Amino acid sequence: MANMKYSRQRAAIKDYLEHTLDHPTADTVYLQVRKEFPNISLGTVYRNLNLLADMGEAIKISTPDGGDRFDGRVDPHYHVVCRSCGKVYDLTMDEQHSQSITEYADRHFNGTIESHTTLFYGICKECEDQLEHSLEEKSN
Amino acid sequence: MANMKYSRQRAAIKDYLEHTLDHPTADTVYLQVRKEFPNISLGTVYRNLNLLADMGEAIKISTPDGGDRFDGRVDPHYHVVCRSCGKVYDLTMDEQHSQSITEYADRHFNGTIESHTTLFYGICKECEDQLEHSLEEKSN
DNA sequence: TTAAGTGCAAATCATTTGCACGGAC
DNA sequence: GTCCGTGCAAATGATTTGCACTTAA
Repeated sequence: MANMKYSRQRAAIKDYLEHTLDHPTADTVYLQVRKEFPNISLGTVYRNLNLLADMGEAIKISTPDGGDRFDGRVDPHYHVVCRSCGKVYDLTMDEQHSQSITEYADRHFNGTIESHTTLFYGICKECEDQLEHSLEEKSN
Repeated sequence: MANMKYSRQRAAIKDYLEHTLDHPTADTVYLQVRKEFPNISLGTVYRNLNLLADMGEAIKISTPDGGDRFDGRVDPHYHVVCRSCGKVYDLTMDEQHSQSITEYADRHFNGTIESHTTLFYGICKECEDQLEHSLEEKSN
């Protein structure tokens, strides 16, 4: 990894990740970056997403449903998956809170805890509002 | 789901999950249950693992590396993945702690948080010990 | 020049599914 | 007898990989 070369493709992928609030799948990244590099291949996208994740310049998010997602935001934060629409949202948790969770786990685990990821499940505001509307309609 | 029939295969799968501390992949479950049901198919194992998860009688664990894993322990608890050997361990967190995390998230999310899963990363005791030994050897 | 990166297509891996048959109720 | 569950094999979807060609350094 010491001898890594610059590549426009990787730069474009990183740039896209950094400027979107979505948490795109590899395929979405592919479709987007293809606007700038019409010949880029899905394989290259995967290779670079994994490279970025390994270098700590992106985060790979695994959910039980569907493929992995990627996030260009690398400061410690959590994610919320909307059970209704499937969108993934960022959720910032203050350092103190987050740190105390890792420490708690470390005290209770026979070994060493280094980090953690938390995935929250719920319903986003948009979906709540929609649900409300459909209930109103039914009561008419 | 109301009209669900008993099946020996599903019972055997559930029983296996309940009696192992490992967090087996579908394939591991398949290989084990096959000792009792030599003709069981991998498809059946997947179907039943998903059924059990949907009924809340098992938990599906997604990690960024490798396929999903299953856990017959369904009371609220967390998991630790060993960065060295890849094993998945249980980690009990008291109700209070766990509850307060969901509440914190709910206060900071534009919508409703219902639950969460946390995956810890670290090094298990076994791997720490091995690492120590190999360091000792090098210093000789 | 030369090693790393790319595009393409084929391969791999995990998981799901269609269908004919068997078993629970 | 009716439907749900099973076994099998084929299909699907996500991701990785081998290889000849490009390109950054």
